[in-house]
Amino acid sequence: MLTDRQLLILRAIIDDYIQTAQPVGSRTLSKRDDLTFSSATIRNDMADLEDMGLIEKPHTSAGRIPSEVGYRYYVDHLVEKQIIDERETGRLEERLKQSSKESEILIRQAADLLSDLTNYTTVALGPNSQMETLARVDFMPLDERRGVVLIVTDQGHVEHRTVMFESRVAPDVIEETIRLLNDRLVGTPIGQLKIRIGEEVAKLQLAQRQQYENMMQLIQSTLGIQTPSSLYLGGKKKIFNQPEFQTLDTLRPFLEWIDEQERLTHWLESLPNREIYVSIGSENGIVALQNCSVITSDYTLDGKTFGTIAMIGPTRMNYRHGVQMMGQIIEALRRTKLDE
Amino acid sequence: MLTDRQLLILRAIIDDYIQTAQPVGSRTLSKRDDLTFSSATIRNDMADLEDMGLIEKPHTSAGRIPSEVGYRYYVDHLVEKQIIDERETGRLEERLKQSSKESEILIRQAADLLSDLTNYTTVALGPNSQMETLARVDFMPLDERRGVVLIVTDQGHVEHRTVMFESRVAPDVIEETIRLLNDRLVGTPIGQLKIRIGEEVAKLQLAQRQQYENMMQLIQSTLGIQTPSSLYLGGKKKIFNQPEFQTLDTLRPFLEWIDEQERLTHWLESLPNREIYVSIGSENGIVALQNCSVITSDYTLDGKTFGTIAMIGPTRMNYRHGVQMMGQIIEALRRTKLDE
DNA sequence: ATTAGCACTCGTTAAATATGAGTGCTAATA
DNA sequence: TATTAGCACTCATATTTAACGAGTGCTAAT
Repeated sequence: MLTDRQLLILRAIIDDYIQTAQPVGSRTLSKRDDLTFSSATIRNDMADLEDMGLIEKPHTSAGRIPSEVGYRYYVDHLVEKQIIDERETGRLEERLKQSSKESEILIRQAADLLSDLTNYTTVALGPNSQMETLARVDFMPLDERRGVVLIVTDQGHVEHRTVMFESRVAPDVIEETIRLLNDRLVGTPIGQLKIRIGEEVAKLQLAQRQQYENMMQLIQSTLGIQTPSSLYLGGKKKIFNQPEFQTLDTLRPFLEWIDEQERLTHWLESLPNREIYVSIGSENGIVALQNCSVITSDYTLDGKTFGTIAMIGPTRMNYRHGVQMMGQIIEALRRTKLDE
Repeated sequence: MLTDRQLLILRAIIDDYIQTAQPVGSRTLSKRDDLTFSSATIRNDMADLEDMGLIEKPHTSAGRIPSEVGYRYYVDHLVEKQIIDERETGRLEERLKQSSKESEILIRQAADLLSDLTNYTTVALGPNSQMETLARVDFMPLDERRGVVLIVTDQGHVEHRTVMFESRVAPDVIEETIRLLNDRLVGTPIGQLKIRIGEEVAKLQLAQRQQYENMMQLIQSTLGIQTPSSLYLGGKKKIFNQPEFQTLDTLRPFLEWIDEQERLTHWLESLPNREIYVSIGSENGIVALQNCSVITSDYTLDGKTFGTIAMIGPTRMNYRHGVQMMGQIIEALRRTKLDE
């Protein structure tokens, strides 16, 4: 168990280190207003804290820096749970509101906002449309051999794709096919569309051969629509300002990793569903993010479950402020009304 | 005018420097098989080449490096105009063909291909839809207050947007409005849609007030559709392998610049229309690309004018190979058939 | 239990030195 | 007259050495 003084010292070390990125020594600490003990006393406590694995020294004659365990303790015990500042949240809500009413743009805006607020890179993931269900299929002819297939989900998301037929197809055949698709497939989760279409096609009688042939055309393209969750990166260049990313060895893996949209999406989707979750340093298990901490949270837009937003900074990130801002943003998003 | 030997030496210096990124000295050159002169002779010619501004030395006791003027001379006189290697082009065409028939994906694939071929970063810009004209507007209701507006261009590109009405709108009013929009606006360039709609609205009689009110809803969202030219970056991380980008001072401006999609798009759109154009070093006028050269070319897909593709590398780039590969790719794109 | 004092460690910085690739010039050579 | 060998000179880079100083751990005094 930590004594009150040790707690005070641990907190001071981390606060100081978060600000300066420099190992902090006993003498520096003893000069702080909130620490009234001599440097020697602090040194003794520091030795204890080090024994407990909460802090460590880069080398013998340097000050101490927090260990990952130390950060974990700090986040769990010393970061007060989010108290939403009503005024600030209102202001954020206002800024979001005036940007747009398109959910896509709102989310981008939220990511940018969060990044500007914290100076860390952010990633926002829109709703995973695999979970949504088909609300409607429609077709709009362009010319004799081409047309646009539209699919609409229950959440109101729309995707379109241009299709081209091998040969001319009679309008009524298309109409019939679309009706068929609507009759049989509405309500199917987007992710299962492909399988379900296969099943439906198998059920068709040979008598419906003609529809079948042409339907295949539409099916092929319809199922090819894999509405990707929309991903947005905010403040990518913020990383350049972090002292721990001033060398290529650290910068490169980070940038290469963050630019892999697909991997990034999977990662965000794989995160446990939670309100606000802090992952410290190597906890996240990603080599490129060894020296990063991540604050993630699921968010709702207009009260409806929506997606995930994450904030990525160096392990030496300002957790208190980060958690605070994350809380504000998701609260602001929650309050944002889409349809008014 | 350059003597034959000077030409030989200039070429050797540039070829050598392109490969090693190191200043090349007279002794190194004299050891090449194709240069049979003594280092002293070469030194004399080098002094002359330097007087002419074709090469320069980083400092007194270093070898020479090509100047921008030197590269320009090299590109204009020593890079043979593209001879398409039929076998290679065929292979590229094959690889493009099997990736997809969607123009969007084909272009991405082409950018990636070109980047892999050359190890430089590439940027591909799709067709500028501002130039296309409206072929059709359509509307598909989702529920009482919402629907999808579709616009189709003469080139077959489709964009959609979900709109929401303030209040319930009668289906026949919508139908009428859509008919009106189609009647009056088909053939209008996308870029002028906004102005044209304003003009049309002004022409309406007060008697058509009802349509007018509701139309405004649609108009507002329709003209908001600014189909952005699709931009694709290939091999962004290739830059990390270039020796001139191993320091943050050079790397950072480049990365920050390349990540600004909008600026990038404008830049590509502003390039002069040409087959293959090489811009060397500061010629491009972009501070972040001071030390880069760019090979750009307009390309056609399936024979139809389409967009612009660019290859960005250090000034010390392999122009010969770069120009060659660029030629192959645009030829392969030209031959790629979209509809078969 | 706390603090002052002191020897010791070790990363950082600066100065001193050595190295060597490359040049320009001059004189010898073909 | 054009080429080449020879040599003194330059200057970025690498290596060594020394000085510095922030910080520690331990011991003894308070």
